[in-house]
Amino acid sequence: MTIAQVCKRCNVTADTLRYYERVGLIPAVRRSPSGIRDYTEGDVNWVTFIRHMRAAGLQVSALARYVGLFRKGDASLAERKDILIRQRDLLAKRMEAQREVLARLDAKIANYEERCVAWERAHLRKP
Amino acid sequence: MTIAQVCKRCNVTADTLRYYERVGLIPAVRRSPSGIRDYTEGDVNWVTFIRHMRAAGLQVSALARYVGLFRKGDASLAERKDILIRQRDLLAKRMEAQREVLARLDAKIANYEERCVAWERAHLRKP
DNA sequence: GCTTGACCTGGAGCGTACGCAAGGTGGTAT
DNA sequence: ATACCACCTTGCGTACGCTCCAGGTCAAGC
Repeated sequence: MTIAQVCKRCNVTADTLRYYERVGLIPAVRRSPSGIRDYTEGDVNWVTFIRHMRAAGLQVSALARYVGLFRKGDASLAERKDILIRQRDLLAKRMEAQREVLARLDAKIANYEERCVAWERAHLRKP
Repeated sequence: MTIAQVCKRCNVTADTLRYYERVGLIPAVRRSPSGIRDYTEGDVNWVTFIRHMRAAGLQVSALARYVGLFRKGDASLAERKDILIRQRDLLAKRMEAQREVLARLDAKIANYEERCVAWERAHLRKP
């Protein structure tokens, strides 16, 4: 599969895919004799996985460490698990802060709703 | 209140507070005749509000627009409400993506848990 | 044979949100 | 008086995560 096809399927730019590979966010992709990348389904799975994780705010460095550990096989299972747990906890913490802010925003919006109505009553000519 | 005191109370650096003021994330702070900032409780409220919003990932530019609208008084109520609603929706969307990722991480971790146990059974000498 | 277009590499550039250091001022403690 | 410390401004530096560009290569169609 060419890089362009992966771009479409995963909704990323070619630059981003090459960047991901360069920094080890996805394992090295096989190349044709002339050096052109040839993605497998497995590669695409990595890309989509990384995209999801990135969308949730997981850091590139942590994900790269995680991906890098796969080269060491099953001996790195525990280490990989630790990374996942750490990232999971960080994510849960961020979500907690966001829940509070979301509630505050909702309260604020409700308040604005009222005040907007009041302002309109005071400033719009009566029908 | 001096900038140092606000730093402690809000857990920010002085640089950040000056930056916030410069880009309009908080309204202009009163100065002493010699130019030293003198924060009011109201200022501190702004700072904590902004810190919470920033912690949840709301962008500086959006918050600056929101703060800027206060100078226009009640006539800007509707516009401010729109900003809040937009930011609230963006936040809700991010949280949704994060919820999915959190679930995936939990599943992955559970799977690792099992595989780690299996690996240990295979590699540790029997007692 | 030549053009076209997709791909390659290396490296520079960019937006965001600060952080830091240099050089200067002012109030106060000794 | 002078030393000191907290504060000021200006402007450059940094980390992160891409993004873009120049210059080159390769395979295919005309």
